[in-house]
Amino acid sequence: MAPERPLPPMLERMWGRERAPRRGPRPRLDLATITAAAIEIADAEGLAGVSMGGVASRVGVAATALYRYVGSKEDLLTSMADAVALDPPEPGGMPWRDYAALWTRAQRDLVLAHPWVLEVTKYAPPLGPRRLLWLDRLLAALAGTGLDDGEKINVASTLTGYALTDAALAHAAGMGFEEHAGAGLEGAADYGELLAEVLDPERYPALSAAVHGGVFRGAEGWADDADFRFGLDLMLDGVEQLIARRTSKGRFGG
Amino acid sequence: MAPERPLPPMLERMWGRERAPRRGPRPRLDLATITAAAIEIADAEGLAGVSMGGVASRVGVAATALYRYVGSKEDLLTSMADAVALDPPEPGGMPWRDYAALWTRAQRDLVLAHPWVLEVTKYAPPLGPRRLLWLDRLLAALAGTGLDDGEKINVASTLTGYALTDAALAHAAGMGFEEHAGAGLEGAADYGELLAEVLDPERYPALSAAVHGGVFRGAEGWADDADFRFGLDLMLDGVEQLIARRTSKGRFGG
DNA sequence: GGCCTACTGTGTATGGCGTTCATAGTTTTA
DNA sequence: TAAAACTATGAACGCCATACACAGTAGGCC
Repeated sequence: MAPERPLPPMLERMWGRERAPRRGPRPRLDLATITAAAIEIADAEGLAGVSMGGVASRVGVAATALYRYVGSKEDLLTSMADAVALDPPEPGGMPWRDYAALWTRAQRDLVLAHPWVLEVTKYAPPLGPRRLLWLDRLLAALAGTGLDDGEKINVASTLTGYALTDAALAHAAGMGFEEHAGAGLEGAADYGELLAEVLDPERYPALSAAVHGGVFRGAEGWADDADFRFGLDLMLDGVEQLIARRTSKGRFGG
Repeated sequence: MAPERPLPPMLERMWGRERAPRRGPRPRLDLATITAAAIEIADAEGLAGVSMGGVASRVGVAATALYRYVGSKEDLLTSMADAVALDPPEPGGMPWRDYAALWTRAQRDLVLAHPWVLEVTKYAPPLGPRRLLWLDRLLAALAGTGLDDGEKINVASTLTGYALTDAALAHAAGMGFEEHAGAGLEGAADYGELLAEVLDPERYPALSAAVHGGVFRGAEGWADDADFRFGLDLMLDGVEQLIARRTSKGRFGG
């Protein structure tokens, strides 16, 4: 609880701990403004469209002025990744499983709304105020389950990871494999055709069988909502089983 | 089964479908050589160290010569991501659950051995020969379970996603939050201290409680093997439950 | 055998990027 | 009013991916 230990500068700024007394001219900007501008660009043009110059001109300063606030572009991206995370859903006394499902889905939707997050996120432990708020809420919702704190955190990591990877898949599907658009690859069906074209049944027996059996012919395509729920239920079933084990066995040690 | 439909050029190359007859001078290189060189650099210096010029000089040509083989740097990265995936473990008639665990762990280890994969992977459906071989093997291992092909693929996606995100977490932990190394952030314990420093217990009640309860004080730290197994078992428990449901209920329709 | 032609590697050039640094300007403190 | 602390600027640097025109090479064809 030692108060005010020095943090990495970007964290200080993200948590709004700026040293108060200033002598020179008032800063014209702040981190939030810059971050918001960068996010607007990323939403509109993708992450590739985000350059220091572009962000700067959008907030009306020269490119190099940003370095009074961010230290590096990396820092800016970090700040963006935290800032997109609006407040997590509130658990209104709902059962843990319902909230966990809601929470995971909300994360997925968040990523889908800002796909560039996928290119930014390092999947590292959260350090920003908003992402930590999400974590807090899930821990709270798991309070009555009998899991210990470490387990709760592990559950949170696992669910977050799932939200991310599923969103990535759904995004790739939604884009219609845009990278390979030249060959007219536009959905699961095309993916299936492509695999059929390319796979040697001797070397890929199980996969070829599945492809020719028509796994990828479903019109809904890929990574649709049903697929999301499938994986989610898989994991929540696992959590439920763990909880059942904990409560039936009682607790030994700690 | 229409044979030899044209594919995106990079895929043609990755699958070794080059048009045979050539007229000019023998190419001095091939995609595999270039990819291998790029991987060596990435392993040694990280992905940031991989530049077209660097790769080119390592294989002994001018920078622009690479464009006879790759079309763009993006293409090269794609090729790298597939090429690091060595052959998947062979299921020697082992139970599906054992193989799935082995398979997932192998993927995780693979990423940890080449952390730059995390920056490259788009988490998009696999198109390269090696990654598809991994998929094939898991499908094969799930053959006797009664799951349908779509479910098997979903399980594979979920497990792959878990391997990736867990590896990312483990990598971040192993690096000791190197990005913030300035503040001496070197492990779970430091992470806990940092959170304690920064969190307002009113706004983050559950998380603060966990932190002060010492969740992050374990010396093993973060994302160790136990944590990996925890999440893995969660998911495999879920799969097992699904399989049990399938086999007990019998199958209706298709 | 000799020419054509398709193909490969090179050199040069371009435009964009993140970032550094010295400088000029502005506001508070003394 | 003078000094000090801080802010924004503009020019410059080095790096990078990539486009393009060119030169060299080797098989196909007469």
